[in-house]
Amino acid sequence: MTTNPSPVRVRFAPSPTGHLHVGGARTAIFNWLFARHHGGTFIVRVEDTDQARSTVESEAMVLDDLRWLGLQWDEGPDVGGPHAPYRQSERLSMYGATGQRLLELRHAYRCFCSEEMLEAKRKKAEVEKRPPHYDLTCWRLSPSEIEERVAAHAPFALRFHVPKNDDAPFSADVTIHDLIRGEVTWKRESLGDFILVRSDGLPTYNFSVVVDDHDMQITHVIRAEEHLTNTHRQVLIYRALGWEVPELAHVSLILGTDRAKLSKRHGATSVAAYADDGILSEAMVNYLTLLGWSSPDGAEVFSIEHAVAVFALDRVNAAPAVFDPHKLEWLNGQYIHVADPASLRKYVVPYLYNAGWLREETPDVDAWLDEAIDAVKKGIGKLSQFVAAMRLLFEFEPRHVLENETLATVVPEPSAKALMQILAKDLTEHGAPVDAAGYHALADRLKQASGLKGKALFMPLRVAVTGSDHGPELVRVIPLLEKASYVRGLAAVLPPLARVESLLAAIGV
RNA sequence: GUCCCCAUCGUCUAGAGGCCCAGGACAUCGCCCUUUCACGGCGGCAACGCGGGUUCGAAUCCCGCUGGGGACGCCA
Repeated sequence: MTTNPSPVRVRFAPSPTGHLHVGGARTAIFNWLFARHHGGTFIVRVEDTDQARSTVESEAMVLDDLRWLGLQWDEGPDVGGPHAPYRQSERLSMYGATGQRLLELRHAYRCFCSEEMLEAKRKKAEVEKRPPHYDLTCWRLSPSEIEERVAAHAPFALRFHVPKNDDAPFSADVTIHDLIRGEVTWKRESLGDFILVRSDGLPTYNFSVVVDDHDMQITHVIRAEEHLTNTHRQVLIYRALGWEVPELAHVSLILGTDRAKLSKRHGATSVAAYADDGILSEAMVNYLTLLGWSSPDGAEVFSIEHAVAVFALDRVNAAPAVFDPHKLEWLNGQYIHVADPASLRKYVVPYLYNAGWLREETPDVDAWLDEAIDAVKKGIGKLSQFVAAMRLLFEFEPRHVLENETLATVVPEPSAKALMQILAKDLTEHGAPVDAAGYHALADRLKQASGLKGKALFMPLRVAVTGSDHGPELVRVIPLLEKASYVRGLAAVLPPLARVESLLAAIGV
């Protein structure tokens, strides 16, 4: 192993204004993957300088969402680190000091214009079809004019001055080499002087991000494409301060089905909402990793370890991607199908409590649950669907069952009734089966006694016992129903005999 | 409007000049398996936006157009 002179340091910088959404989650995942692949450091920094929208509750939610995804951070607001604090609202003095330096270097100046004035100027520029850039009013103020206003305690913002190409120590034309997009260039004219520090003393995003990334020695900035055009401003700040610009990588946006940036109106966009709906975190990470990136071996269903091992920015797609909940669910199903029942149980149980089917958990209940989960999981795409899939075990309504068309269609009315009588008699005499062998013996006796076979036998049997014409194999369902009656705490599950008897009672036999 | 980014099946993508009359996955359709549904297996439909170049040869390189997206804020 050779020693790396400049270890990778990346950061995910959410603004705490609600739950983590899938776009942010993917950015976090790419950063995390990149850090882990290179044995680097993954940092979480909270960008809460917008006091109107940021809340401590949101910060907690975002961090919880990141934990749920399994993205552990090495430095952050809760765990600290060598560059603490990791919350921008607690780093105000650093921005103040750097702002002061920019002011002294004449790369920034006090702007006394009110927001209303600026708004009016922008409007005017728009009508006159000029770019809505700042008109430099305060840049042209004389030292005495500035003196006067400062003495009068006039509120001001700190504004960065975009230099003309010939009057500055550095060019305001900017070219970056984006790791995903290649060379991107902006001309000086595309930018007006912009705010660094607001009149309330809080820094704007473009300023705080530069100060923090530099201070925290971030080596690679991996962020969403919506920040691409901000980079022009940020590079100018780096130049004014004589700081080195980190490597940059702008990941494309995630779109809704209408190809607009994914937002609330597209429905569920927060990872928490998908978690509630029964998406496994492994599946979410897998899916999001696949959105805009592909594994060199073509694998689509893979572990996070595999992704760490092969992840590289050069396989990140520059084109935006549409979020497809359908494929997410398919992928989630892949994880559910191979999961062992006991590990699924902890996710399924809350849904069962919620449905009122479960009151307590005992080792016996758990064992039965594992068997039940295993019997139905093949058809499941997300955890919430376990409720529908397991309904036939917990609920049985004779009147409802008798309305099932299959019962009358597959078997003529008199023999359907006869079959149920035979079934009731058999269950009474032999007891209901509790394993596969017992089930097969039951099936054989029913064939004998009824003279029915194949679909004509099994469909009515299925409907009579489960109330549904589809579901898991009878060889598993029937023993499951019977065994439930031996388990205290599963009283809601009616055993086979009770089911058939209630049907016979309902038709007046 | 200005600036920037992007452009392969409906969707996610493979493809870094000949291996591609374009491969995989999801979705969809059909068949098989199955005493049901599902799972699974097999197969079908389906794309290089358009126009110019460069080249013996272009999905791949260049230019233009068109289309989509993003940014133009004392939000991030």
